[in-house]
Amino acid sequence: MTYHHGDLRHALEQAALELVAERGPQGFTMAEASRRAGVSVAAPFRHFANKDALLAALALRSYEEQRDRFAAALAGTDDPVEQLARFAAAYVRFAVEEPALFDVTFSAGLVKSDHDGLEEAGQQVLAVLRAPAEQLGGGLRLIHTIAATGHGFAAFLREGVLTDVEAAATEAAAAARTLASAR
Amino acid sequence: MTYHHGDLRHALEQAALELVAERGPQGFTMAEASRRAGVSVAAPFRHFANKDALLAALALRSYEEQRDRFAAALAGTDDPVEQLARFAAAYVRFAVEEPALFDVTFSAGLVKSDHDGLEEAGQQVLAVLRAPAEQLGGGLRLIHTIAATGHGFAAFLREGVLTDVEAAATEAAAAARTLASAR
DNA sequence: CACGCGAAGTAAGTGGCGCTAACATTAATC
DNA sequence: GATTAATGTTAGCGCCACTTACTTCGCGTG
Repeated sequence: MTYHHGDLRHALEQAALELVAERGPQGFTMAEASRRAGVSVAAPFRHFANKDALLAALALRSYEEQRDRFAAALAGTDDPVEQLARFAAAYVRFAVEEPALFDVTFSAGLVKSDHDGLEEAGQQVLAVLRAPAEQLGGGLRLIHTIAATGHGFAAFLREGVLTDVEAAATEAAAAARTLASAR
Repeated sequence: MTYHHGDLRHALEQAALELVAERGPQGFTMAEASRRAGVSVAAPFRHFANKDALLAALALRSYEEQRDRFAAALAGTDDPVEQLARFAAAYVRFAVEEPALFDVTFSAGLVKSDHDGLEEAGQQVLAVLRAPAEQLGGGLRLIHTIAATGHGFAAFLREGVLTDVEAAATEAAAAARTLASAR
């Protein structure tokens, strides 16, 4: 055992992510994350100003992961309507496959403007839809409508209002197609 | 000052609601609610098993308020498509006009199945849409699609992704019309 | 290559919180 | 009017976020 951990910052993020996955965003504590990283409870504050800063770091990772996934989902087709549909389905699946990452962006009570880069990273997720939206003669409004629909289905799944993931993904995609075509 | 408060249960709910409004669901504490009700920090536990139980009581009130508001919003017209559109707009407005009540149902980290009546009350909100959905030949799937879209816009407003309330309400209503007509 | 400085850890302590237990006071009931 | 149940209080436990002061160690410089 070395006195210095080596990569505590990353280890804490990992532990925090597991904790959020196990107990939800509220169940995560700095103290428990410290224990899992094998370090004193004061150590994390060398790397994160406070608890929210750690959560914000996770949220940042989440947004990047979302951007990558959604971009990949769009890459399979050139049809802009289909791209929007795939985005919606991918959004829904992300919420279920990575609940901890999803929750950290929407259920952790973070104020985006309090953490540098968060706002921007969040916008970049939706920026993925700019090209197809423009091809359809739509702008931000169309993007927001599609994203809102995807988000609604995702939130309902996480809340337990809906339970069938594939049905929700299919339905979200269908709604996106309808909304994208109606113009 | 009497030793017995008289209606502490209700006073605590009120204080809790104000706290959630001021500081968000995470910022609410039993201790602070006690202080505002002018009572010792242990007193609330005579009326609520734990913190979550108090939040659940608020969530229940929120669902009832939603049901009433949405039912009233539908009453203005007989056209089922228009009814769904008005629901979506009303949903968006509710999230902004009563952020504390809205947040308590979606951002408080409550597990619905842990609190009697919550699940049921939540379903009754969407039950408002049964009649118009059936008139359109749609069922639960249509209801969920409309509600998901409204919820997405509402969540985006609360997150700061969107800022213009009326624009969002209008857009949600338009999306609902499109989705309801496309069948 | 010593060394000294800054980065990264620890221990101890503060104040707040959720919650429980034991006791006090009031309201309700027979 | 006495008993009892409901509803308060005080005191205290354990956990948490965060701070301060001290320690250890890696690294860049003379």
